[in-house]
Amino acid sequence: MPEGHTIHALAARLNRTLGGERLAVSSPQGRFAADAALLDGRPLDQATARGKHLFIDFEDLILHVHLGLIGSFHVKHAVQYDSPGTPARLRLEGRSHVAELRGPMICALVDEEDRQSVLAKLGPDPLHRPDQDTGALRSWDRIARSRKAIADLLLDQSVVAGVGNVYRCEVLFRHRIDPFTPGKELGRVLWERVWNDLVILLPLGMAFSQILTMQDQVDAAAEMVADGSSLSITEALTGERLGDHFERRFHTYKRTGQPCDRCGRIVREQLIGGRTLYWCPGCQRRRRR
DNA sequence: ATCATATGCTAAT
DNA sequence: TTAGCCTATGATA
Repeated sequence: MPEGHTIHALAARLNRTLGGERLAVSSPQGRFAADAALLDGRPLDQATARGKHLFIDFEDLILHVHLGLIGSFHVKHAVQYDSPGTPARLRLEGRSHVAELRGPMICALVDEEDRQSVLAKLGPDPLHRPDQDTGALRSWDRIARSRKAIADLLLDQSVVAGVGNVYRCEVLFRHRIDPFTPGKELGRVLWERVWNDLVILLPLGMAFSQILTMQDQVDAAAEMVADGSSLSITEALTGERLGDHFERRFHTYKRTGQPCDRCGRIVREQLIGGRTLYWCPGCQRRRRR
């Protein structure tokens, strides 16, 4: 679940459901018990997301969370006592809602200096407003200098922050880019198209709590956001969309062996940088810029 | 019951 | 490049 859109939706939801309240903080699982005690009874001032990192400010204390591959951070109504399976690493309880963190890669108290050093290592985030206009150029700076494959660079959080394996595979397909194209051979104009697409796709993913990359779904979702017809303000801002979702459909992600929906060639997979890349060898060919 | 896999990332080799 | 970490889930036995 966790690419950038998930973390941004989570930050917004934490602010909406627990923001400003003094919380009962605990570590049912025990591994975070000492730090949880320090947070207990403090007000949650602000939750902030950048890329896949989440920072929660409790007055002068900062909680740094990264979900990694399998982490989850569920926010639910306090009346629903049913805690699933294993005890949570961290539990935040407010008047109306409870948030439970499980399996995070990072859950630690940090200071402002630590936070800044994390942020300094991140590339532009398509979900961070100030980055949206300048991000194409900043990331291009890195890409244009690299001989690494663009598929590799897209997962490098210091190049672009927040993109994970699904968005990388799908956005490369959407622009018919050969994943193995070296960064320096991609071309600035093509990269700008990719960046601008990410600036549209990630916020939609955040609003709908779902990665949407099929154009018909992207169009439908964008229209819902634009006219606000079936999407409440809250949903648009926090990704708090219970119930109906779009059908789960992708161009290449996890479609190995199936025919490409555009050209019919068989979708392939290959490990690159320890992650499974999915792509269509027909649509995604090397091209001259 | 057991195994493989997962929308991440780091440290060790 | 690989091992390791953290947990949930779906496939396989």
